[in-house]
Amino acid sequence: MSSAPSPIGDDLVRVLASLANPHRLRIVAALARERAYVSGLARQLGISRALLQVHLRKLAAAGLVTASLELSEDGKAMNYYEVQPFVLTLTPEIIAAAVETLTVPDSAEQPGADR
Amino acid sequence: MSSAPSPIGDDLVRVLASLANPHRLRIVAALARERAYVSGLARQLGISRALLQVHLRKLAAAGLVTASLELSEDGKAMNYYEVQPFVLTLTPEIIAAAVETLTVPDSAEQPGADR
DNA sequence: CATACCTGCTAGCTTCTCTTTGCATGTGCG
DNA sequence: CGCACATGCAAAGAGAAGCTAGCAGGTATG
Repeated sequence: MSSAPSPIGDDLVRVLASLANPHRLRIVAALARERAYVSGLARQLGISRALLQVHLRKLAAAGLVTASLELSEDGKAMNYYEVQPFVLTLTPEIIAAAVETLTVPDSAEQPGADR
Repeated sequence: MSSAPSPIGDDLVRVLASLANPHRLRIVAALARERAYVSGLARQLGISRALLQVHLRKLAAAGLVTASLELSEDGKAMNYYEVQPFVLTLTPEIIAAAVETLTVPDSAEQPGADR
């Protein structure tokens, strides 16, 4: 998979929203150094597992992290997360281009239906 | 100045949060084409003035837009907004670096910045 | 078999964000 | 002078997001 070509409208909002949070920023930072499993990462970051789960899910929904369930040597099920390498560049012009593909929050959402 | 070299922790969160919203993305996009005054921009975007004000304030707080009060020919006070040209590049590594400068949300520490 | 790890989920509270509505102010024009 | 247009701010409700606490299940080790 490529490194985030240019997220279209809604995707951009989702990515930005997923990053606009101190905890999730820390999570990305931690995973950038090395992949980690949920419980270990929670301890490392000093937050609860439940909270970490929520944030991880949001990051995963934005496609920034991925999970892979693995079995440790001693039979424990470990869910390892890792960052998806990405390069996101934003300028007013790039944003202007992305906005063109924003879907309207109302009923119908046809790709390119207004203007 | 202020082409956002590499926003430190909290600034990054603020910038990301300010961009993580469809309305504000549209605002940036509109201002990227040309500067505009509040009422005119509100009509152009099809949103209420009050709502636009709030979003503009958030963008301004993040340093992405600036306002300049001007007097029109017919004496009306017009508040013109324009985007601040910026280039924001994000990668997991850059985020990891920014996280180092994140302030802890502990008890009191920010001088009068609480809502 | 109790303890210690690992995983996941949800109910419920709290807090923040978004949005509307309304008020207040100022200037120019018919 | 009232209408049209410009500015601003604040209260208040709805909704989304954040967080905690608790439950349930799995496998290994003492």
